[in-house]
Amino acid sequence: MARILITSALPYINGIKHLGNLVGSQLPADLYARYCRARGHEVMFICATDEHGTPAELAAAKAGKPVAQYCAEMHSVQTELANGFKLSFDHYGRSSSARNHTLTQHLAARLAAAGLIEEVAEKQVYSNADGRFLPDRYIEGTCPNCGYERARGDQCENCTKQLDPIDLINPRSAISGSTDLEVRDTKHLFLRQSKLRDTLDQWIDSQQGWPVLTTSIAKKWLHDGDGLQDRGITRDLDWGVPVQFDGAPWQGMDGKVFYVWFDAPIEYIAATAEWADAQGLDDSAWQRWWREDMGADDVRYVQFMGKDNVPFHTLSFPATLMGANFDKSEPWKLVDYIKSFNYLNYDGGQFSTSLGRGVFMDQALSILPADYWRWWLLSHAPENNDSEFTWENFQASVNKDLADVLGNLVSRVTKFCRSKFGEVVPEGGALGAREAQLVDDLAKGLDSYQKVMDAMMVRRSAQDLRALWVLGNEYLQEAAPWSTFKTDPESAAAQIRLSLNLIRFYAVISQPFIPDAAARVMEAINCDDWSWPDDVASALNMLPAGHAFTVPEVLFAKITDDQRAEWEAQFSGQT
RNA sequence: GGGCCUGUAGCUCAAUUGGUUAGAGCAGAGCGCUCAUAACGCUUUGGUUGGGGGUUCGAGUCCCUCCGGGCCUACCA
Repeated sequence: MARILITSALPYINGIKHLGNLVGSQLPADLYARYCRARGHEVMFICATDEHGTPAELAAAKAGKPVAQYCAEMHSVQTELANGFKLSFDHYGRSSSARNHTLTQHLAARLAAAGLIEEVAEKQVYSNADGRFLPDRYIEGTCPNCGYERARGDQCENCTKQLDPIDLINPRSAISGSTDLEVRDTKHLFLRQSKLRDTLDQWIDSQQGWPVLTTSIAKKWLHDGDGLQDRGITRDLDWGVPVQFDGAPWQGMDGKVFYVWFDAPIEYIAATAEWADAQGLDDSAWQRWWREDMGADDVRYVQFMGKDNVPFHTLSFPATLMGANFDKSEPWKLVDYIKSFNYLNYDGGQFSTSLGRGVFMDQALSILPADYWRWWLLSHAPENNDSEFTWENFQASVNKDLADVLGNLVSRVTKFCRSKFGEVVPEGGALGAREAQLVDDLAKGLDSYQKVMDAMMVRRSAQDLRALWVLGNEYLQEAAPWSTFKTDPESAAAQIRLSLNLIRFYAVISQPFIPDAAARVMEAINCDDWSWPDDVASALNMLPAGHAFTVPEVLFAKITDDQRAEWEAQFSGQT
């Protein structure tokens, strides 16, 4: 039994996430967490909402609510959706929590003590009308390079040239449209991560088997141009973790908060502390996951994220934790494996929140059960390339895999048994060569499934699982208990007894992918023993003769052509 | 501009890192079964591995070049 710490990239607070966000981090993380628990490992699975930053403030303003209230409400909405998708977080925290405030400030002070914080004087655009400093991309104007009139202050979307906001012609606030802008002096704290470049480089080199996507992005940032750049970790905002606090090792930072990308990953740790608080446990309960000097030395830490998050998780966050341990007194647990994902597109384009294009988490659950989405998304996870959601593919995959291959198998076995033997596991008969063959095939298939699940090969795992389901249909076809029954009812009884056990076997091993359906199957066959089938033969002997069960309702209703057409129109975003 | 990823059957993807005849699922065709959600099983059609050149006994895999798709490029998060 191992101890496995799993974190999913934090979903941002300013709205409901779409399926692309879900499949890029939370869903595969949940798959892995469920699998690890099922194998008997001790798991801590952490996620949280990422609540700070300009977009949160703007979204709150748009909703006409104080930002704290807005975030609290959106957090509960996202919590509900996470529950709806059966994301099995041990804790779903908030980056705005008191725990994160304290820890973020503590780590910043440690970095200062390490000489890794630098105060930098800057000039930044202030909007009088909006009463706030504007991040570069919230300033719009005419591109000095190509004349595009809606260029953003960081980059022109038209000619892709990198810009400085002061280069823009006729600059205006992207928030209010106001042109009443001025350049003000301000100062910010910078994380001197350039000093850790070689350390980070060696650390990444020492990691085994990370996805190319992960290492290539990290290497790019480490070695591109002048190498890893220092990074501002504070912002002139109201909502966030205050930079000025009791005992802060710097002065004159009033009214500033830490940049969301500094405090967000720290929330992984803080959320674990929130978990301990919620459980009524003391600090040692979370420290044994995060402090190598307090019991975390045997923890394996795995992170899941979309590719846009990789730089922060391979560089900034490790730099923060390494820096905080400058005197060897705070050995924080660093990540052991980073599983990163490409993007999911929607029917020939990108998901778009602003255009209402694509399927969002709340909409998805309103039209179909979570398992449908979990299965399709995981079996098509964008591991090597961006992948694409189409309704046609979704319908075909779900109907074939879930309804026909698995659902129908459950149906045909339980209904046959009911009609010939009643709703009870039949007794008598003996297993023969074909049954031994099945056990052998299942053992081989299960071994492969476990290997790819251990390796977090998501699509491959779905394929292997499906292949295991198929073995059941093949067996049934050959054993043909409906024929056997006519001449040798005892043998048919043995075959069906095995088949009913096979259904439990499938529920247990499929649970990480489709937890609701698995639970329904277990309920129907009246079994609550979810123990992993380490030995296939004995796992298929678990439900004894005489054990009562009920025939479950149709596990997966098929998606009809009419439904597909309706949804296709509904979510096209061209209303 | 720079960097990285990618292009394999109509569709979605494999191919143990250079090694026999490039494999699966879906879709299509044929047969079988009749327990089951018109489900299941078996058989089968289908590829000049984006184009071209090169290295090698041998290339989907390595090199060059051209074409196409995507991502990142540090103040959205």
